[in-house]
Amino acid sequence: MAERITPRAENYSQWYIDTILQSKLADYSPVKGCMVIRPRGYALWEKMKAGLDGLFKETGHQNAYFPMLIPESFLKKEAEHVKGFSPELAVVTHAGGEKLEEPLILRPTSETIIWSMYKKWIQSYRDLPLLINQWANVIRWEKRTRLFLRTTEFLWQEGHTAHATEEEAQEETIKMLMVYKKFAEEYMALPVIAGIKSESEKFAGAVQTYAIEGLMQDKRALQAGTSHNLGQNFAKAFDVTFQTKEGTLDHVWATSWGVSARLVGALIMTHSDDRGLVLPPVLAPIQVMIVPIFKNENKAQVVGYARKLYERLKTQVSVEIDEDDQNSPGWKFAEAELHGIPIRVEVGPKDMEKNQAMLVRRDTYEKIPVANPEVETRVKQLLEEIQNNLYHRALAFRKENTHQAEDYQSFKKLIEEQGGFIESGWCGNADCEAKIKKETKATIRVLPMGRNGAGNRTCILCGEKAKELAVFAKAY
RNA sequence: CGGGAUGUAGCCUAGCGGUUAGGGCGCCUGCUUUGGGAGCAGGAGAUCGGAGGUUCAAGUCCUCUCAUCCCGACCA
Repeated sequence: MAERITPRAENYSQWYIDTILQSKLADYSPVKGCMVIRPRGYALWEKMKAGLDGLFKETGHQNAYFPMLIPESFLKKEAEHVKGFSPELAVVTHAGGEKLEEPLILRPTSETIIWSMYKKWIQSYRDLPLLINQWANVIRWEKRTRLFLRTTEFLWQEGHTAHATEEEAQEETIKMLMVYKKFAEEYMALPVIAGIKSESEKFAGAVQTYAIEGLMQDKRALQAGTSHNLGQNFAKAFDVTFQTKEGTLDHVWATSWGVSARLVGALIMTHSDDRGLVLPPVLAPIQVMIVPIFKNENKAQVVGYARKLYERLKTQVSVEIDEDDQNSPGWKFAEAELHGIPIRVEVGPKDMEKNQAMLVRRDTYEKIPVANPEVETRVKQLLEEIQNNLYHRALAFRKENTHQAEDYQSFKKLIEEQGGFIESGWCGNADCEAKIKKETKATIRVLPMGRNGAGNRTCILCGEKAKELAVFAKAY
C-alpha cells in the first residue's frame, strides 16, 4: 500500500494536501509560502494555458512580456492601487552589492509598468484598441498560503487592454469574463456563476470588477477568474492620452483580466475523490492508460496485443502503456486512479480470448468490455461522456447546494448548517455587507448577471427594499 | 500577526535519562510472481531540525532559536 490519502469526510484540507503531494502535482519549497510545481502539475497547467491562450488569440489578443521589477514610485501613482497592494509587496532594496537609489517592487500585478509603456505607444485613436496579454509569475506576500490556491509566488495570465471609448472597454471586460466562463465550463467542467463584485471586493484601482465563482466539494466558494473595467484610472495616473478622429485629446479606457494556476486547485477540489485526482478528459495530460495483465509465459502475446491497441489509440488520444513487470496490475490500477487518468484500458489473456479490451472509467469506476475493433471509437465517445458527466455532476452539486434565504435567521442557519451558495436580497449598503461578513463569515461572492435583479426581495440584514440579488458564501 | 501541533534515513514511525537509535514503506541486488496497491533472501541509507545548558550519562529534561503544518484576522 502506498500512503493513505486522508478521506474527504475526515478532513477536507488534509485530503486536498495529500492528493496534491501524492499525485506529485507539487511539493513544498524551501521558502515559506512558495511551492514547486512538479512535472505532473505543470503538464496540467500547460494544458490549461494552451486552452486559454487559444481563446485569447481567437479574441484578437497578442502575447508580450513585461519585466518583473517595477520602480516603487510607479505603484504610488494610482492611489487606490497602492493602498490595496502595499501590505503584500516584496521589495528589492539592494542589488549589485549596493543599496538602490529607488527600491524595486517584485510585481504583484503589472498595471503600472504596462501603463507606463502604453503612454509611449499610444498617440492616436489609430493605435487603439491595444490588446495585450502576458503569461507571468507574480509575488504577493500572503499571511496564509495553500498549495495552488494561494502561494507567495504564483503563475498567471494578465490581459491589459486600452480602448478609445468607455463602451468598448466595458464590452471587452464582459467579453473576457465570458471567455473565462467558457473555459471553466467547457474545459474544466466547472460550472461558474458570472457576476459583479461588490465595492469591498473590487480590484484596487478598478471602476468595476467582474468575477466567476465556483463551488467546491466542501461547499465553499472559489473565485476562479476576474475581469476589471479600469475606466480611465490608470490612463490618468500615467497620463496616457490619444488624439480622437475629431482631433480632441482624451484619456484612454482600460481593462485588465486574469486567471492563475489557482485553477489547478479549483479543478482538484471540484472533481477529485478519496482515491486521488479526477481530471476532465479535455485537460488530462494523459487520457488513457493501458495496463497489460500478463504472466511470464504469456507476457509476449499480451504485451503484443496491448501495443497494437496503443499504436491505434495514440493517433487519436493521449495514451500511455504500462509494461512494467515488477508492479502488479492492482498497483498500476491504483496509480492510474491516483493520477486521475480518465480511462484505464485493461487487457489480459481473458480479453485476448474474446478479442476485446476492458475500459474502466475514472469518474464512475464502471468497467465496460469493448470489442477490439471498436476500441478507438468507444474510447473517444467515453472521453466525451466523462467530460460531460463531470460537468453535470458538478452542476447538480451546485444546484443542491444553492439556497434561498428570505430572512436573516434562516440565512445564518443555512450558512452554519448547510454551506454552499445562498441567494438573498441586499440593499447595496456596505455596512450591511460588512456586518453580515463579521457575524457569519459569509461574503458576497457576486451580484449575478443575467438574472432579474432583486425583484421584490428585501435586504437580508436591514429589511429595506433590496437593490441587488446577491450570492453569498464562505469563500477560499 | 495571534492560537495550536510537529520536527528521529527519501516518507511514516518506535523511543518516556542508561550498551552499538529499533521497525514499516520506498530504494539497490537476485530469484519467484502478476485480472485491485505481490513473496522470499540479501544490501545501502541517521552528525535524532539548530545552538546552548543540566547530568557520571541527553533523541529523551531545561532555555533559546529555526522550520513546517493546522485553526483564526487579511488576500488571485
